Amino acid sequence: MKDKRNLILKIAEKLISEKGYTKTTIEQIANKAKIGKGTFYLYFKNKEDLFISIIDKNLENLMREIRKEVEKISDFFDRLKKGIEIYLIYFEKNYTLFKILLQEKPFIKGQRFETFWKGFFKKWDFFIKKGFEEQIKNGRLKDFEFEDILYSLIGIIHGNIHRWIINGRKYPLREKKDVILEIFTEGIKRR
Amino acid sequence: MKDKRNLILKIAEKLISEKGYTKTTIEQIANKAKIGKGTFYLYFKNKEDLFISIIDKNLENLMREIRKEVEKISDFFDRLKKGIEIYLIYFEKNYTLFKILLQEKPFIKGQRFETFWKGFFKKWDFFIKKGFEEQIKNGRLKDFEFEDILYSLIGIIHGNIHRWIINGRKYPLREKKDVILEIFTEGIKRR
Amino acid sequence: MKDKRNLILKIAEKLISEKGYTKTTIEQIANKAKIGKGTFYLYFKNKEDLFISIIDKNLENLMREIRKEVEKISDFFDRLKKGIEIYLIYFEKNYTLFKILLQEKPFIKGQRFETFWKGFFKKWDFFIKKGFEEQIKNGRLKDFEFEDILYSLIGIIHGNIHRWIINGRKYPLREKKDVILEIFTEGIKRR
Amino acid sequence: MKDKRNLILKIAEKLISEKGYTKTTIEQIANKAKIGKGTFYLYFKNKEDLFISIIDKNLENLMREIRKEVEKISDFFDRLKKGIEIYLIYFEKNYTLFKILLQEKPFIKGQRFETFWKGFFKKWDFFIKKGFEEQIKNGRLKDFEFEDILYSLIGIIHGNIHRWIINGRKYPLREKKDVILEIFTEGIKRR
DNA sequence: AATGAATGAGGATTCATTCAT
DNA sequence: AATGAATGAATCCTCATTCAT
Repeated sequence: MKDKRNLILKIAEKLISEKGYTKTTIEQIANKAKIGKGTFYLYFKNKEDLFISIIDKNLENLMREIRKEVEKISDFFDRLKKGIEIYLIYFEKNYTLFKILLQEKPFIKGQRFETFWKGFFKKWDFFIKKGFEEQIKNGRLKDFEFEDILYSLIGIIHGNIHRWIINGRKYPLREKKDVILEIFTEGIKRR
Repeated sequence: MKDKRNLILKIAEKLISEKGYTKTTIEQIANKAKIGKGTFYLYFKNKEDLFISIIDKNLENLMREIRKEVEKISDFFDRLKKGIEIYLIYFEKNYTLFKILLQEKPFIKGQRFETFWKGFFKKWDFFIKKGFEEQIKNGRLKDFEFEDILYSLIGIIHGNIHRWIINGRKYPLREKKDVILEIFTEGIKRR
Repeated sequence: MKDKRNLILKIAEKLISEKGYTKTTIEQIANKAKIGKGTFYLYFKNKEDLFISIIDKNLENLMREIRKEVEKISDFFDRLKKGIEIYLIYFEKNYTLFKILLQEKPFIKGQRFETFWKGFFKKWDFFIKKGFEEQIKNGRLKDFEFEDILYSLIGIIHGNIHRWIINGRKYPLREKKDVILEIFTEGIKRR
Repeated sequence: MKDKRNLILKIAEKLISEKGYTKTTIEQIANKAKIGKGTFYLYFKNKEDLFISIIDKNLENLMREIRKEVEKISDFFDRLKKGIEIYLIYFEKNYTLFKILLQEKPFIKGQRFETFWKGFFKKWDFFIKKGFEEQIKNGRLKDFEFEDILYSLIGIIHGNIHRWIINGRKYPLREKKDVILEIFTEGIKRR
């Protein structure tokens, strides 16, 4: 059943985000999911597969949500605004994912750390790269390289998510949308 | 000897940044350092102590270098510029540290993840908090909360370090100083 | 299975009595029991738990056997006689236990050595304390303190068990019942 | 120097009696004795040699003291009385020895447990065996085998020492001399 | 004579994974 | 499909002993 697989994923995500990948055992996951240890292996090839699946499922969901909301918007700044908002909302609901991204995992699918993150950042291209380059041509943005901007943007966002988590998630993360946008868009605008 | 301890630290830092904390064994470290397994334990209480020591040593060095360069500068923007530059130069020389910070364990020194990072970010206060608040009173900066800015700034910086590492460290990281400053200072200036 | 646990207990009891607690390794026990090292830990929390279990199981069995035989006897001297006999028979069948008690660790169950032995001797109370005190009132026994007697009695018994083991267990231990009784009862009788 | 060797012996005796043979490390002993770890090996071949030396030194001292006091006494019962008294006094001063005798040590000098204890009990022969056999011939004692008596006697004594230690050594151990003698001599006397 | 840095054999324990039921 | 008993490779850490100084 798809359901049981998702249950395992959810439980594992929580445990791993709390205790770390290594300290979370298959047995703990199986117990919490009220399944046998053997059953776990009907749904996942091994522990690493589980880890990858957690990340994959989340990134897919995240990207699907962004895509869904953003594709009808044509204005670059509006797209950006919406994208950031969805991104924040997603981590607000799934903050464990953020902790997991910050975990011990130098290899994913045999890829190195570098390859994984490259792919991660690449996912942003689709919804801002083209617009961004147009804005430069228009002269509305400073003449940055796209990647300079991209990594700075994600950096600001992640800095704010990190802060939110560190401080106990006491406010709605999405509130930070405006601060992020303000700094970022004013920072990149040509004047 | 202080030397041997530092040798172990350096080797462990490299190994852990490459293979991750868990996958790096004491035996591997000892072999690379051409010492006996037991010798390791003359210099470190246990594996966790090693991990903490790597981080502590680095953060101390980093902060010492920033402090040294920055204390003679009084202008806020110049301080900021210098601070960012030193920070980038430090990670340029010690990029393994960044990977280690990113594969961090949920517990460090028995503290939770959150507590560690809180302390980490707190270290920045000393060199920009006062200046920043003055600039707001002067009206030269927008009326942000300090922490909104702080985490955004570190976010931008880390985003750029991350990118540099992901892409194989092919250019001098310090080059990114200007992009970071540009985006950040223009982003926070009142106009 | 209860069986496998008992098998491990029996094998460990033998090994520990022969080689001592420290020199007996889990691997040796597992090999002799034809189980995997990991399997051991399904039945015992750790090595110390094994040690405790050996002692507990034996003392429980011993006390159960004494209780069963003695409770129907009302005459003090007959009770005593029976108790000593069962005690000897038990160690005759389980002489390894005696060696284990004699190579005991300074801590058992986190209790100090002293606490363990206090409990051990205390177990004798139930079957002779009351009778003994009655005999004193009757004037048939000398006016000893109970504990003076108790520890002397157990001392005589253990001395005889010790001798039996030292000399290679060549005779039925229970034969010594009469010598023990003779010395002890004549030693404590008032005349 | 003989002094330093004796210092090490004394310190080791205390530590081993408290923590057990295995848990006591050479380093701990060296530290307490304020000598280097290497120095330890100038005085003892290895850890086992230390253990043996502790026991040997003590048993020699004990036997020397008994011998000295007892050799001038010719009456059997007086000898016995004196011997028991000295024995108790010795353990009163050196109660740690008793705990050490009760430790994990299935092998001593490559001898088995059995051989060691045989030798231990054998040491008693010289001062009571002859007298005892005379008393039997005289008809003053029951016709026991010597060993039956010997192990019973030592058993009573050890039982009383054990009790004294278990209960915190709150009274002078030598007080128990009378109880022991009373039970034992009345127990073995012919009437 | 004295030291203590260095060693590595040795052992307890964990846990991902398998497989018979 | 589901289980969980069984496994043993893997790894941390300890500590008796050595040896260069």
